[in-house]
Amino acid sequence: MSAANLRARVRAEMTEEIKTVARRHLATDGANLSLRAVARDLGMASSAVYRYFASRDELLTALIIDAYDAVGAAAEEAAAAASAPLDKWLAACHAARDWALANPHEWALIYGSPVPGYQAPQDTVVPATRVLLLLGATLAEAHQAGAVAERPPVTAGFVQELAPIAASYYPEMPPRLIADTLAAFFQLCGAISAELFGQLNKSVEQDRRGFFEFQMRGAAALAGLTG
Amino acid sequence: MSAANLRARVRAEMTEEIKTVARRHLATDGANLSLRAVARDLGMASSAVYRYFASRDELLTALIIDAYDAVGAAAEEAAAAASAPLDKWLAACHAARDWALANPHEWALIYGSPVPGYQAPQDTVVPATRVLLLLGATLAEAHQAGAVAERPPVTAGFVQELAPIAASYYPEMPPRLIADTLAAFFQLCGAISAELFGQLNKSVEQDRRGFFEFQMRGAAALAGLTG
DNA sequence: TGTACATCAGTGAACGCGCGTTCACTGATGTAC
DNA sequence: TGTACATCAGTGAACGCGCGTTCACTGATGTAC
Repeated sequence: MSAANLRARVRAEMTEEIKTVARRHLATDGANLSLRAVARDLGMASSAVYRYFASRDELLTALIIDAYDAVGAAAEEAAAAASAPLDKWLAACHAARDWALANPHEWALIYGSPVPGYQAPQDTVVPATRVLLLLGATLAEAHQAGAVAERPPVTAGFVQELAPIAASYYPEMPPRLIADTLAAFFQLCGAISAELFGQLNKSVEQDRRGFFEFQMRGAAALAGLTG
Repeated sequence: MSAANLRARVRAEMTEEIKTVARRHLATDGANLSLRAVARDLGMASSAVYRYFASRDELLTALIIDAYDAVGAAAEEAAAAASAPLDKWLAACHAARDWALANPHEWALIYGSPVPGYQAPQDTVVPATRVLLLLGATLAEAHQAGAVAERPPVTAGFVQELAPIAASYYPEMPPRLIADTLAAFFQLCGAISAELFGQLNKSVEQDRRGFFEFQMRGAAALAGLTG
């Protein structure tokens, strides 16, 4: 509440405002976002943006981190509101899809084609894993509760390959379930991207939500998650 | 072989050469491909390219159609060389992945985020369906041969929604299998894109081919395709 | 077979535009004595 | 409480660049009589 804090707060608000406008611009420019256009929309000189972000890439990074966090938070919240494992699973998937439909260009930014010339810094790694970890946690919980069907184990090579992930995140989980989690997550991304990137046009037009759920129930079934 | 034909042939070769160089540029510029840069690489004035393509978008369209056709042809060829249904299925999937690994930027062009401001013309629709139709045909064939497990039917809404596809492409196939085909195709795209767009970094590093096959066997299983 | 004409690939300059980033600066706000 | 100083958000001009597209043109190649 001191003067210094006020200054910091105004600064934080301005930073947010720049990001908000930049997010809007993702829609028209895609990933080759223009700093100047953002500044123009804010009614400020393009050079002023450099008080807040050292470069265009740094602004992009901020948008990417925010997007990962937003979709992650949405999925976590939805999963937390459900109780049965399969319900949690489907709630998380639907929440991710709903978020993607509401923010298609942010989805494209994080799960679409890589931005040419952009190198994601280390800070994006942790937020990027939130949805994946949530699916894994849901499956791990179901597994402990005995709600996951027994499945043939994966090969020894995979066991070794997945060992670091197992050690860091899921010490109790058999490697097979980790492989299933990864596969399910990619199924989730694939289903959402297919819908967002237009591959459903001319095939599924009416009940896309239903078709998505069909796919996510399939993903759950592959992971041994019984209804 | 007449003089007119010679001129036409030279023109066709030049057109191919422009596309080849443009494909190379996809790697650095992504979808915001620069006509001038392509012309520069060819040692010609940028205006000369307009003798061959009416606009940048038209060049992009040509690249997109070629890419769809290339991955489609690769998958078809691989499938034709196999005989058992599951072998055909896996061969097609691996061929698509191999093509994508060899041509990552073309893959991104057709299955990645849409190019901002680009509207795909009608000509791209048919080539875009080749891989999907191949998966469907493989499944249809297996179904006729009795190699597809019986599965619960889809809802009446889906039956209606998928009716046009069924009528056009798979008159003999139950709607459930059409839904499975679509889902499997999106799983294929999701798995390849995940690998190409970097989401496998730090999780599966060694045996990506094996992990891909694990996923595609899953997709086949979901579609009722028995080994 | 020779000549007049048509076709058309390619040139180079220009138009009008936008971009990221830097830099010296102004002026308001906050801080220390 | 008043004053000198430091901080820092924001300005506006500039640098050096690249872009898609158009246009009047040159000159080689092919065609028709």
